[in-house]
Amino acid sequence: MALYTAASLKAELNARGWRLTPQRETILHVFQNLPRGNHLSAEDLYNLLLRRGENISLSTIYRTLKLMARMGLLRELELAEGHKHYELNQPYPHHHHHLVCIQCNKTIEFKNDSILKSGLKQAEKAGLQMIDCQLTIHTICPEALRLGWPSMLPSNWSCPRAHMDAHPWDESESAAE
Amino acid sequence: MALYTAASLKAELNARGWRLTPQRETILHVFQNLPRGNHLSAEDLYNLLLRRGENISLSTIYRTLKLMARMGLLRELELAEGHKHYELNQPYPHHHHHLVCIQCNKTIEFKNDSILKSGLKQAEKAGLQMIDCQLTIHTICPEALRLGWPSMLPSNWSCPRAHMDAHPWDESESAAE
DNA sequence: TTAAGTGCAAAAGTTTTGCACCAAG
DNA sequence: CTTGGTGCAAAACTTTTGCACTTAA
Repeated sequence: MALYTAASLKAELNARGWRLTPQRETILHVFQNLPRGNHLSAEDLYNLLLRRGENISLSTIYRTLKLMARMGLLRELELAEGHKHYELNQPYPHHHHHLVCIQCNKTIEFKNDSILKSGLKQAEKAGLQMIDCQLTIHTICPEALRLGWPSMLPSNWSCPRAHMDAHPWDESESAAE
Repeated sequence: MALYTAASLKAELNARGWRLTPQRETILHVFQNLPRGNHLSAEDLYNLLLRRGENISLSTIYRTLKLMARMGLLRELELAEGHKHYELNQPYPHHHHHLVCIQCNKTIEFKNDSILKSGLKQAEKAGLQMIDCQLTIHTICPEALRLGWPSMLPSNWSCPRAHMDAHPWDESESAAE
């Protein structure tokens, strides 16, 4: 399930002339223990660590997220919030895709192996090595439609769905450790 | 091929209590005449219009792009450049997906109807109305791999692929009108 | 020992917003 | 007329970077 242990991450970093630092190990650990369906922005990760008493600078967070995404260890998600989110880049059968409401940003995961296969085939056909493959489905949720989206929706309206399971890692993740 | 005429855009805007302005019409027109495979960032669009002697403020550009994306008229693409790109949101059979090299940002389009179908089915199953559905495949191109990506690649290296057909709209689009 | 990594603060880049004026319906 | 839209400039955010210091290998 866990793709990388601290040891294998170290091996892979060293092979590229890079180093395993306590910060990188901590960040890997956070993603490995993130409940399913969660993904963190740089700021989320920074705050989560702060709450735990681990003070890793935002610069390092950004540098590490980028590094790990380029290594193929993390997936960079562009859902609808205006900033990137990250999660472990897990292979089949954990690989999944996202539905996002463009009004309330509520996100739902789903799996579909044939899409993953199409992605691989397509990359191969183009002579490129696939690192990640994500289907993002932009939608409008029925709550927003019912309230008259797009014209009649109050600008400050927030979708009830957005709160159904918002930031579960906020509580449970630290409790889980 | 063109999904909206100025008249149908006007009708749809008015239905929502909004207005058709010369700026909106101009922007719609640009996207309708954009050669296939091109997509514009806010800045791209701003500059393209400037070169044509049409001065539409960046604020208006941003507001219009967001509006049209929320109407489902434009697709918002998050390729790898750190800012959004837009293109017409065309239905089957023009609907397509993207391969992106995370090293050089070179983008390749491809079509796959079964993915579009999967997206529709998935949205329906979740009780959501689909607006857009994009498969983004993150890859590494062989040029980068050959040069020792990721560790050995000079930080200022730029992939030859990135220049193969960069910004064709830069010349041809204005010529086409 | 030495090159890579970190933290801090400053900078850069993208997108949003307040407000006065303009214009579509 | 009335309300929405535009342009401008300022602000807000996210992400990157320069530099001195630290540390993994």
